[in-house]
Amino acid sequence: MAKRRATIGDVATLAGVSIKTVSRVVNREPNVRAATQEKVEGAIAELKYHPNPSARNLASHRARMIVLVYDDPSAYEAPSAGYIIKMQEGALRACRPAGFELLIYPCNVRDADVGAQLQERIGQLVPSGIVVAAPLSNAKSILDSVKATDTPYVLLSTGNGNGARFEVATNDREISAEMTRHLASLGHQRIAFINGDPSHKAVSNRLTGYTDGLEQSGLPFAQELVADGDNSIGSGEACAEQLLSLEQPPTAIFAANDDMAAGVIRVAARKGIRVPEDLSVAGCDDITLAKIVFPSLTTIRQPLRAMAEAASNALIDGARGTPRDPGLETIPATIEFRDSTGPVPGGA
Amino acid sequence: MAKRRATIGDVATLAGVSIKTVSRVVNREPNVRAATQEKVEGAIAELKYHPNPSARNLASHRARMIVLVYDDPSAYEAPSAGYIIKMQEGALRACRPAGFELLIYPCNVRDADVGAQLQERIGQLVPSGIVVAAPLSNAKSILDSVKATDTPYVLLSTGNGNGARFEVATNDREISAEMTRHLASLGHQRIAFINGDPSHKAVSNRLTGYTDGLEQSGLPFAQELVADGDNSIGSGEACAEQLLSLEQPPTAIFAANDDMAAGVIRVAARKGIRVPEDLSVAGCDDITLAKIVFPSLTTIRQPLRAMAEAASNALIDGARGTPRDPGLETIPATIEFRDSTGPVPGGA
DNA sequence: AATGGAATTGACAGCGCTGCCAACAGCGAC
DNA sequence: GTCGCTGTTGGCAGCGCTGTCAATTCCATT
Repeated sequence: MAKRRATIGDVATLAGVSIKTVSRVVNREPNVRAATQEKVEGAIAELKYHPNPSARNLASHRARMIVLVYDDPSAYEAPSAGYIIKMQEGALRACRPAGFELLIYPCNVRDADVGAQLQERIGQLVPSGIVVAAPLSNAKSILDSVKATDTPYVLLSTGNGNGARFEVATNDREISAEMTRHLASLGHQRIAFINGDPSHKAVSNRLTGYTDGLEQSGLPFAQELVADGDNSIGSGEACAEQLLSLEQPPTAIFAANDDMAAGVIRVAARKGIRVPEDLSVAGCDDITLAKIVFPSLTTIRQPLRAMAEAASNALIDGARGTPRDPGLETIPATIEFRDSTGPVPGGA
Repeated sequence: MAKRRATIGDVATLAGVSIKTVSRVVNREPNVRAATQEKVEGAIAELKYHPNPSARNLASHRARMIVLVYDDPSAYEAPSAGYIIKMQEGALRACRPAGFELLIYPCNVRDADVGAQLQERIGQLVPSGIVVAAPLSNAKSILDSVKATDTPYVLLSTGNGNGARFEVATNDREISAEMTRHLASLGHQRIAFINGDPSHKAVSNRLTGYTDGLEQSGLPFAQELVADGDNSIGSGEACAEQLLSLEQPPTAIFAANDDMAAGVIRVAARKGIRVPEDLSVAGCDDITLAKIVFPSLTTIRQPLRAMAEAASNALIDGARGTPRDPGLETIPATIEFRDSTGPVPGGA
């Protein structure tokens, strides 16, 4: 137990080569004869050798580490825990096999000096890359600090044009249009939309997708059917109250996130409005809650794990000397059809 | 931007002392004259010096890092994301000010070689400490591996006697008794309990607390009022069906976790049983869902953040040379009174 | 003023690894 | 047989910091 861990020198001695050659094998550098490589690998296995990350980082001036920066969940009321966990899982899925660490860095944009703190902390670590998750990928103060660290980074977002070299996004607009068409195809003529916090760029794409979908279905756009929420459950309730008290209330409500959709369902329950018989409700994000509320929520599932994994892999590749071409990688979202949507009442 | 980061040598030169003295100041070692310390601190501030973690770790043979080991959420159906996020937050709250990293290590106990993997990975990192969160703190394979790494660790659990040197727990049994007494004080005579997965030790403490509470309230224990769930929503539904179809159904159901309580509420909604007018429902854990379901759930709030913070701090103190006395630190849970509990129907 | 012990500071050798460059081997072309 | 090349290997100097131990200073006593 207390015996010293094997070092690169031990491996070199056992394999009868120099440390440098062991280093080459460990780092998969080219120009090592196959026979030599085998010898070294044998020695590594025999000694159960694992390179010391600190020594590696110190000598190579770069930590084998990805930092995942996201908005601090506890700063909100919103239950975004599932969102974050999925992102962490995706990042971990890329980091683990590559032998990289994942450092989580939640931060609260509302703090004045988040930027400075982040810069300071990341600066001293010199990670191989930074993944910035939405909605922070739209926060200028954070982005500037990330850029200032002079570290490769990937934006995990929905929009485009944040000036990033590389960005992983999902097709928010298209899938929102598809959801709208889905509701239309169920016979709904009056489909309402609950908009979210506009600073969350994903949300504005969803609104655009909604109008796209309306148009594609030959349905008119009505301003009164668009309510402004702030992504919270409470605002979903307020918007639902507002929409349902219209003279011609909607028969379907599509909310820009699941929290607000859950708010709609609560209001419906309170008012004795049956979902989906009297009212169809659709959300967006597929948070854990979506499966659990009664009735379970038809929603758009974002490929969060895949996005975070792709972002991390891009960074890891870069650290290994094979950087990706700059650009935008889009990973498509899918619709989860569940119980909260159905045919228009008395319809078709 | 591209200018070299300040090193300890730069600080030493500027302050006119040796690097060793700077090191002493940075590490808050004793026996540095106040005047010297000020000089050094001035130089540090001026150069915006931050010690290089890799160099520190390499030289000191120990990474300033806490590893948080928890059960992989995606391995379950259960929405345990909130649980994990809170734990991460607590750990981070301890690590950040101390300049420690937090490494997250979700692992799936159902994998055969989790133990070996964990041992290998942690072995090469040589962290300052490991926090093992429930329910893994009851998993022998994990515990053995953690012990084998020869790293200080703290168990975040509920029970006791896992042979750990130090353990942070909550008063599951007492608070469950209190919840039971609360229900009794509302006039409920037939209070049912939905038991969870017995391998999750917290759960068995809750059952004991329930019987304690019954006794303290002068209520008889009835075996038929105890149903066996497995911590999932689905099992909560099944147990609710079972309990509510008894000849003398309970007027209050206390579930060993919130997921199962949510299941009870779903069944009640389906059956047209009003909560809390006809049936009181109480849960345990205060997951995000608890506040959101309709009606919102009266539940036991575990001090997760505080527990993780206390555990991390114990480890950090240890790494700094002032280890805690072995033992069990208990952080009390609280009851969140919400809308799902009320007076017994037709009672007083 | 001399003395002993504690407080304070510094010198220096690594920690385990990688980057750079030199050394050397193998091989086809002349 | 020699040249020049590519492919392969090793030597060695750090990376930025801490641990050890020796050197020095300080201060209260005698």
